[in-house]
Amino acid sequence: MGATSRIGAVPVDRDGRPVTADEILEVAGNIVERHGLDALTMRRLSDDLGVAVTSIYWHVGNRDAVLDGLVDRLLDRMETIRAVGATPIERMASLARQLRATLLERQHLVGLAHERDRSPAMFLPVQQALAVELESIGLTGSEAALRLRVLQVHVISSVLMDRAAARNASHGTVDPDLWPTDFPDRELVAALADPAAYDTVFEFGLHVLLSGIDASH
Amino acid sequence: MGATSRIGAVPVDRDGRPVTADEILEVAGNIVERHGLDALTMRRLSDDLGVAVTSIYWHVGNRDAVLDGLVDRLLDRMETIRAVGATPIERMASLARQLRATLLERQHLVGLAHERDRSPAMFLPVQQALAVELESIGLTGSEAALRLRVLQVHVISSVLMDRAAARNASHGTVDPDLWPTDFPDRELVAALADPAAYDTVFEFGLHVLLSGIDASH
DNA sequence: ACCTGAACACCGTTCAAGT
DNA sequence: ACCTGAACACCGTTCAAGT
Repeated sequence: MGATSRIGAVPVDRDGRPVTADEILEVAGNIVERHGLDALTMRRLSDDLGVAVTSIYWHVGNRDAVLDGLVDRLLDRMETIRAVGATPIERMASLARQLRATLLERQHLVGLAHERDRSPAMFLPVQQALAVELESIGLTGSEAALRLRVLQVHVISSVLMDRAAARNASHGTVDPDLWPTDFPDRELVAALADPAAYDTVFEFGLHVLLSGIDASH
Repeated sequence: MGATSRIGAVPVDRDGRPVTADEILEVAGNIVERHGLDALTMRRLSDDLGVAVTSIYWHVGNRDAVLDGLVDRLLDRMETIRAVGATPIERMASLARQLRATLLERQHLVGLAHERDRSPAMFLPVQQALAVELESIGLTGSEAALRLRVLQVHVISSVLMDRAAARNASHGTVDPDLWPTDFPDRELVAALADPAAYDTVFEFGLHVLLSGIDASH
């Protein structure tokens, strides 16, 4: 009857210490990444922070401003990606892999950035790094742009598939049940149901695309 | 002061005529595709239908059931996709293009299906049709599964990129502004800012992937 | 069988009031 | 400078009541 403790995380222990905008975004980011966008209510956020709802409005603004702040943090993180490797092809592969890893770690935030039309800014650092590598093997202009986008497209969708597969796996690989039992190629059905294969799918596609780029310059 | 007419569509003209579950899903689908998922509130839906909110609960159930019904309709539509073309490679290309077109038309619904873990069922019909073509050129089992997934991944991400590009174009191609003005390859920056290029990106990637598949059997 | 309004818990947001 | 509770409009949902 006293504290209306929700199911949320244990409240931050503050002792007169004021909240900061940074702290608010930190806790908000945790909620979004752990429980999804819908779980981020202003009241739950304030509960987790150990302050009244209205304090958030003073520091960051309304819910929209909180989400904007979260997206900005994601964009900052994207700028830390650096190419590594001896050859341009290796360096491009490393950029694609790092991009993929970051997207996989922050799925909900990435979706949020996309919804809010921030995808271009989100991908910009990696695009620029890729452009440098493409230029170093003589690919520029629209030719470079095309290859750059194809690589980007490949990373993004592999992340999507990965996520879908992970969810499936968690509640027991429904795939096989969906196929008619008289479908001839049972081995294919079994292979499609294997969620671990998505790393391989990503690397296979990456290899094919980079080979195509390597051959085309 | 009488009818509290919202900004929604003009209410359906019913005259004692009862609503049906089909009609509810039809109107709900329009709202979602035209104004996004958040715009689908039970009260707006009932307003557009010209009935009281609570009627919806009688026919379809709660909001969750409405969304489920919308996803089911999308899955039905996916089953209408058929391969066309003379060669297996052409037929696979036609499947990829039809999948892409359908996904582009129903973006919000597709996102909804994905969120609700229905992606596997959504892609199943196309997967099966692709499997038939792959089998016809001697690719089966995990080899076929890998190529099938790479194609699927390519279609999905190209749709995402398309959407992001379309949004950008609508409020004035922000891309170039994001690049530093001293970035050497201005032609590449201009090419990346061209939203029309996404059809080309899709076809280029599709061609590369299908060539790889054709060469590998 | 089908529709309705009243009611409830929840949400985002504003504002006047505190220290 | 920072925090608070009260209040408002909105939302999903239930339910008793109508015809």
